[in-house]
Amino acid sequence: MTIATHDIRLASNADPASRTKRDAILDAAAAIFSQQGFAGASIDAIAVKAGVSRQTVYNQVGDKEKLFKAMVAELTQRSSAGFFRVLDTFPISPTNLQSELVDFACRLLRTYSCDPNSRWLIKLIENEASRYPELFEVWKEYGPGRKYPAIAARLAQLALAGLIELDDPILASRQFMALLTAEIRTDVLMGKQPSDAEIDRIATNAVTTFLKAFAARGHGAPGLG
Amino acid sequence: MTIATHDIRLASNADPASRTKRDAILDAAAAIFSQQGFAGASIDAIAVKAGVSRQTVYNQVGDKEKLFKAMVAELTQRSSAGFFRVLDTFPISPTNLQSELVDFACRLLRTYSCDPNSRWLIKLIENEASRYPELFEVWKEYGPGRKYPAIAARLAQLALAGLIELDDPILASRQFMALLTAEIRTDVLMGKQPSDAEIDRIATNAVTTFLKAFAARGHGAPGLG
DNA sequence: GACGAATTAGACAATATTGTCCAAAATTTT
DNA sequence: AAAATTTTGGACAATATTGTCTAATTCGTC
Repeated sequence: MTIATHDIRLASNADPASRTKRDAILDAAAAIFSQQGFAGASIDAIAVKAGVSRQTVYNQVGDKEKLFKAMVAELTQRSSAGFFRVLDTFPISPTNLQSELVDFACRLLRTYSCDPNSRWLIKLIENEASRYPELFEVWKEYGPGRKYPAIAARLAQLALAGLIELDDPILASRQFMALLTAEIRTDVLMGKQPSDAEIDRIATNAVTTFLKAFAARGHGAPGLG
Repeated sequence: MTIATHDIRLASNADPASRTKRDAILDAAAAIFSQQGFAGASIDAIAVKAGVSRQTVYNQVGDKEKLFKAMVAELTQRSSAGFFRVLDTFPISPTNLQSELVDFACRLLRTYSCDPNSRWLIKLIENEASRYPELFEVWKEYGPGRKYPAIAARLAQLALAGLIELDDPILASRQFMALLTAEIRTDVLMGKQPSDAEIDRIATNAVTTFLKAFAARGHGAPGLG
């Protein structure tokens, strides 16, 4: 039942007994820190949200800085795990490229933009990166440093199969993600959750444009508008 | 010398005498607030950075909340003005679409991503939007609410001239901007300023993919690839 | 140079937070 | 049930910040 499929050298603890309590604290910390910022988040508020006493926070995790780092490590792990779980469903040999890629994009959008872990993580990194450069480096290694190459590899397979045409898979992967997250960025910044229909529409738009740009010109791409 | 070309009903003050001092305060506030967050920014730090005494901050702008709102209003105005100044250089009737659009994209990238005003504003909105929903609404009206339609109108002109092919100009404008900001988002989050060469490369990549996706299929797009 | 307005440095109370300590209570283990 | 460990709630000093007040100083203007 090890969750860490792509295991990360970040969080590593024993104590299966206090796991739940520690997790509750880290969950609460993620919510409060990402909402209030590092300075604005008070240990008291986190303790209350976690349903523990303040002293327990100090016992389990340590001071504010340790708490912050432990929480970011936890979020990084969860977010990364979720991403790669979805990536495993990439349509490598699709019968209908357009529709299967749209389905994949929907799944990605759901875990990338609707999962609180990922949203919080992004916000926290954006805000406190300058305060903790080493945290930023670790995130960059496990976030963009792995996600884009992983997508690029899948796209390269499609290109090899002659389904699309690419020069630079890494660039294509970045553009794929950019198109995908283009429309929701603004809304998702607030708590707004896009509906299923909206996610579908966004994914369709992104994939359509992506396939138009990278269509295999050799044998004429099927039904693209 | 009225800067407000697309004048905004936000900041409006008289006092040309204390203008410079007030501006220094708002500048400092923008830097500190965006770096430290609302809670983490201290009035003292802002006063020091502005080169004024704390009391002057209170005299000129008011308490912390008023200072924050005034600063966001100012940034919104500056950012918007800068954007529309660049937009006026959009190549509506280009002789070489690709290269002129790349040049335009470079200019946009420079003001959109390298100008501290815009960067700070985005960060502040992202962070404190939930704290000040009314501020978020105003920004949305003057930011995305005007920028995307404005770009969409230019793209529609290109489409009308038969240079590109679009169904949904608004969607295309969002995707254009998404492709443009795809590669720098991560780096720009930190203080990192992309070099001129890098900006050029990014703009070229974005425009190339955009034109591949939206090429006029009727008379074969010129030299794309 | 003199006048009025703005600015400064610092004091000040009120408030909030951090991190520690401790004894009572609850929980888990033996 | 007894013992060991964890958790709790509150007290506590140390520190930082906010916003106000005041007296001295500087600045712009006549």
